[in-house]
Amino acid sequence: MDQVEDSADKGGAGADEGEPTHSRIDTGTLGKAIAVLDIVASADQPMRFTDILALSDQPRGTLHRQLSNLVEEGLLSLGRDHSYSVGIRLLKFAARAWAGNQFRVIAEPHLRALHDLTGETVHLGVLRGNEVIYLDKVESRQAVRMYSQIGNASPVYCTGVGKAGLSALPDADLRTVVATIKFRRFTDSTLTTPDALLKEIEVIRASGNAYDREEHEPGIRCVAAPIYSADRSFVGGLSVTGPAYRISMELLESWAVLVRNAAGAIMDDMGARLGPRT
Amino acid sequence: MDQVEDSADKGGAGADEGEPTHSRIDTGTLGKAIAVLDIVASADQPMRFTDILALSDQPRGTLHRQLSNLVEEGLLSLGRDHSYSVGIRLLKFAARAWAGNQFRVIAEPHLRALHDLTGETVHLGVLRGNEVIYLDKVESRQAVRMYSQIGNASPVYCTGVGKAGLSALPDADLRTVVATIKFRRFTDSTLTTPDALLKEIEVIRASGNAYDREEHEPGIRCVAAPIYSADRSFVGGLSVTGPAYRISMELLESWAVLVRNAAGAIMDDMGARLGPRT
DNA sequence: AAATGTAGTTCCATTATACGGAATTTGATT
DNA sequence: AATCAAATTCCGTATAATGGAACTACATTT
Repeated sequence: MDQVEDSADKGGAGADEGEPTHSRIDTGTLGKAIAVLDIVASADQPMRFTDILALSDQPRGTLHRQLSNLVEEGLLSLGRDHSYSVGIRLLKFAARAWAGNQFRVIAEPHLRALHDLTGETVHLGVLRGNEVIYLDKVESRQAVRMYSQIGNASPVYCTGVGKAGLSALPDADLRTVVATIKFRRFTDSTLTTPDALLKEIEVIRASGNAYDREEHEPGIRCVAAPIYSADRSFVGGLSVTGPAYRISMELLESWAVLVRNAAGAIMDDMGARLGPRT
Repeated sequence: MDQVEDSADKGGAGADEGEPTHSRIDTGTLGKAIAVLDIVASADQPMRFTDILALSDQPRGTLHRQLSNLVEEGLLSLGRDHSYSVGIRLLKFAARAWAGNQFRVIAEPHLRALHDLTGETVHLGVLRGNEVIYLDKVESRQAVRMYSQIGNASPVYCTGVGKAGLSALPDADLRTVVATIKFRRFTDSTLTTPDALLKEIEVIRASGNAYDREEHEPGIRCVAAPIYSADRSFVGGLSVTGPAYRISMELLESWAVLVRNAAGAIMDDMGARLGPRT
């Protein structure tokens, strides 16, 4: 009952995942099956066989068997209109992943404390390739639905948690990850080039805080700070987010130290609970 | 963008899953890998290699490779103390599964309406083997944490939604599922024999409502009603749950018709949105 | 209603991949 | 430092995945 997440890299097949850090080991049949699962999961509508065939590089017969196996296992669901979507068995697995995640458990009280201090929404996330996956969220008005953010994968280059995480990576890994990013402009402020991003990472490294200046969603800004293990095999971050009309950049900047402190406290607790060194 | 879940059966390896309905197709390498994943997910603590080896029927070398592949894919996470736990990549998949689940989307407004009428917590779940997996939850006081129930797998035989779902199964499937149940006594009221359960199913079929009379958790009772597709390839249910000290059985019974109506309305919407017949 | 085209599914000889017993390394324990 | 147990790697063999082609079912058109 002590471990956080290790680096765990994986390149999505059709989509836009990254392969950071190490060399990439062949996962054979399983890898191909999960790549197919990822294609379906990355689409925002149920896909028909031919759609998947176009994104996959598998021949018809092979793909069909892979899909059938995934359906049989409950990882995919096949509708009567022959459309595939992600299966509910994954909910069961995810519920366990969430409840058992030590990083999340350790961080939780600190997220609450930070929320109490600022009154705004607090997010916790980890880096996975060139995406950040949100592990937890604390907010007052429970307007937004449950899975709204938890489990959601967002780009690293235009989120506070993402950029904070990147700033904690060793240069080699950072470059590897950045190379896999397919930049897309979400708002006027979105950084859209590797250079602009790397330049900003330098600033974040110096200050210890990352900002999202309405780069992902218009009207939404946040301050974030990185959280990482000593050997950087695990990298994540936390952030305080709010609407631009209520949260000025000045106010946000006044919270920066609180966010850094919370991140520090979480890392201290991790060190204490997970034993010293790698 | 129209399909619900198909029956999707799968027998867990070490644990206690069932294999209902159809014959069971071989899923080869993928199936073995997911069985290993299921072992880890079914434990409530991170497991070490030897622990998994004992529950798996794979030889050492094979199991080790399967675990390595799962870790490489991000489906498992390997701690520095050599313990395996479920990986956060599954959160991403689950978030998609949840957001894209048409059954849940269709049911949601009806859950809210039922909550408004009763003031108590409303649950939505689907049958998977001999377990019910909760897909959604509506409650007023947001005291309980997000994943607290969603994605959670509970036994069919001692939950309202579970028994309601069973009552909608064709007899053959019902017997198959019941045969896989490993009865465990949670409270004084828990049904602990196939006969007692089957007898209760008859009552539920006649009345259209299932009750949980503190059978799973002491002090918690609920009324439920089944939801199913015309061909019973999909079976689930919804329920209103409350604490025994506040919710008398009489009050619960007065809600029975509301729950049935909500279930009926959801089935109507499903029929309308998913097209007629199988 | 029959015909045409497209999407989905099955088949099976070939080949690549998973298998698994045994040897090796790692690391904890006294 | 020595001992033991747990985790990991190795590699010849057996099995399961592969993928092109043939087939079936469904939808759309005349």
